[in-house]
This record gives sequence, structure tokens and C-alpha cells, in this order.
Amino acid sequence: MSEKKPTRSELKRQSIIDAAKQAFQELGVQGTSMDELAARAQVSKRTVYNHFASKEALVMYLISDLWQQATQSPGCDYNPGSDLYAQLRALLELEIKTICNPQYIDLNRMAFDYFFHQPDALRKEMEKFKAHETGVQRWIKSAVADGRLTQLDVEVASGQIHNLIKGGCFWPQLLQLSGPPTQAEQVALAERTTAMFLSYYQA
Amino acid sequence: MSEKKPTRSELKRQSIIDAAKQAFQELGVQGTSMDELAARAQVSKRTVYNHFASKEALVMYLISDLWQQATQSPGCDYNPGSDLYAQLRALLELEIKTICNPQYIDLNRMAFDYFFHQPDALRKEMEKFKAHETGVQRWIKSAVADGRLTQLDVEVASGQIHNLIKGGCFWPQLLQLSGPPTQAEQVALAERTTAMFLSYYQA
DNA sequence: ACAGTAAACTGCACTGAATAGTTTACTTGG
DNA sequence: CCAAGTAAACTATTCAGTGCAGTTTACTGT
Repeated sequence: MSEKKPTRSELKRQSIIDAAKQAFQELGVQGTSMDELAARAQVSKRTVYNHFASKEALVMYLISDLWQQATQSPGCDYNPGSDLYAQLRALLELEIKTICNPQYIDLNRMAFDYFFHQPDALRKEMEKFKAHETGVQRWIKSAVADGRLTQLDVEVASGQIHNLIKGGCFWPQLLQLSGPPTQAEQVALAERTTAMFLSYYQA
Repeated sequence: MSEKKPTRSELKRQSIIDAAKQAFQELGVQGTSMDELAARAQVSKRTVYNHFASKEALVMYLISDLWQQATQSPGCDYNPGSDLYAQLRALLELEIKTICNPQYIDLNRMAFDYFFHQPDALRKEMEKFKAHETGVQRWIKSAVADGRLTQLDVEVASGQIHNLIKGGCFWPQLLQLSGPPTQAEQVALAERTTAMFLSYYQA
């Protein structure tokens, strides 16, 4: 049943990808030479170029690859029957967990590094983010429709939530100003964010 | 009274500094060669090196120079006699204005770019930020002491305010995802941040 | 089990382009 | 006059990407 045929070529390729992830994350894209990369992957430089036409191609592959892995968040829907606080808190805990996933942070560091001086390309990539961030938006819309939240601008309100969360656990990690928060810290962040949000918007 | 003695040397130096600010902001530190820089400043490369021993030295000079200019925010103190909402809103409008100052954004973009792969050095620089961010903290402490806000953790509470503000107008500008907000947008941000904060914390 | 073959990998020298920083011989403004 | 600036060539290094000759691996038909 299990497809167990990693050819040599596939092994090498994976080795390159792993080394690239690690090296780009550690030294930055600019800071990693293809020689260094090949050495880390224990592969000849020529092999790297057999798999990826250029450094650029490798970077782009990694970004879209990590992207796919990072955007598999479950999300949970609005439930008319139960406590608003409990629901939103659970939803935010999920979001926080997603954000704190090391792969997610690594992806963002790399993308960030790479796109920092290409604002146009960055803007384009960021649009993909939007789609992912609608979990909270959907919930808010449902709750408003159900009359349990005051009338509000969904964009603004979900933006406030995300700003509170990201300010607490995304940006500090992205800048490596702090490590990943503990489970307790994650819960505390979810709780105080939920509390503040509902105190303002609950009907 | 006005010191009007810009020697030729000083003119050249200023020209270098201006060009460097612009070029580093536009192309990044890495992305700007000293030849490019000299050309922009309309100065020979040797002259650049006569004024600054190395690229590194130039970068560090710019960072601390811009730093000084950026950290001259007035701040305004808590006033027991007047409306909490009006006070906090005014204070936040000031903070927002400071943050939206192009020089402040430029400094941060440059510092960011430069320190992104030097988390230790970044951490050190960030401590200076702390000092600047105490305007809101002081106000909150005073208001709590005056019994007009509920008991709260000052770090957490001021952090929440700053996250709401920065998420709204700092990060998007830093990443050049949006330009500087209009006056109206700044006011709106200050208002909704104040409203949400007070709805949760007002005694 | 085994030779044959094609595809993939290797090592290494090489090209070409940037780029930080220096040297030199010359010019100019005050 | 001379302190400062200038242009241009030069050193030295780094680095993306290539060419090539030889070796390893995996699959093929027998």
C-alpha cells in the first residue's frame, strides 16, 4: 500500500530541499551561496542545478511548497447553540497554533527576506494570505447574522483580532525577538483577545 | 544667528548622507553598491570613503542619526479632570502620527533590513524602543491609579494598544503594502482603538 | 545471475559579473 | 598654497552558473 520507492534522484532532491530550507532560514537567501548549500545537502553543486534551474527557482519552489503545507488549517464554524466566548476562544486558539507552527514562521521569514525589496511581488503573494485569514471573518459574519454581535465592519473587526494575535505571537517570532510561546501563553493570548473583542462587540 | 557656513566638505558629506538614506531605503543596504551610492551623491567614491570608513560605518551612522530624529515625540500626560475617551484618543493620535512619519518608517525599514539576520543585535536595539513606548504606559498607570480603569497588567494592556495601532498603520507601511494613511484614517484608527480598549478596561 | 545501458551524480576547473575598498596622478576652490 | 575632491584603474574576493570527463545507480533483457 505504502509507496516505498524513493529513487536516488528523489533522495538527492529532498536532501537539497531540506538543506535549502534550513540554510535559507538560518543564513538568509542572500547569505547562502550555492556552494554552501550543496555542501550542506551533501550533493554536488551540479546536482543542485540539475534539479533547480537557478537559485531563484529554488527559492520560489520552497516558498510555494511551504505555503501549501502551512495553509492546511482546520478552522471551525459558528455554532448558534453555544457560548460566544467559548467558541471564539477555541477558534483563536487554533489560529494561534497555526501561526506558531515553526514551518509557518520559517516560511514567513524566508518570504519576508526574499520579498522585502520587491513590494509588488510581495503584494501579490499577500493576496493568497487573505484567503487563509477568512476563518475568523466567516465566524464573525455568522455571529452578526445571528444577532449576537453588534453591527460592525467585518474587515475592521477581523483585522483587530488578527492584529492583537499577530502582535502577540507572530511578529516577535518573525523577528526572532522571542521563541514560540508556551501552551499557557497561547491560551492566555486567546483568552484576553476574545474577552476584549466581545466586550466591545457583543450584542 | 543662523550658522550659514556649510563648507564644501560639509556639503559633500550631506549629499552622501542624503543619497545613502534614499538608496538604502529604495534598494536595501545589500542592494546598494558604493559605486551606485557615489554616483547618486554626485561625489567620487573616494570622497565617500573619506567621510565614512566603510559601508558598515555609514549604515550605523544613518541608523543612529535617524534614530535621534525619530524619537522626539511629545507625549501628553494623564489629566484627572477630563474625559478618558478624549484623552486616550488624543494620545493615540499622537502615537499614530509619530509612527506614520516617513522618517520613522524609513528608519525602521533600514534597520529591519540590516538587522533581520542579526537577531542578537536587533534585540539590543529594540531595547531602546521600549523607552519610547512608555507614553501610553504612563497614561494607563495614572488612570489606573486614579481608579478610572480596572486593575490590569500594564505591559499587556499597552501591548494590546500598540498591537492594534501597529497592525493598522505600521506593519503595512513597513512592508510597503500600503502608503501612509490619510488624516481621516489615522483618526478612525485612534477612535476605534480607544473605544475597544475602554469598553474592556474602563472602570 | 549478469552484462549492457541510460540516466543521474560527482568533482573540479572555469567564466563572468559584482562589489568593497585602495592607489595614483591630477584638479580645484577658498 | 593646500586641503579636499576627482576619475579611473587596480586588487582581491565572492558567487551564480557552466562544461566536462569520469563514476555510480537502477533498470533492462537474457
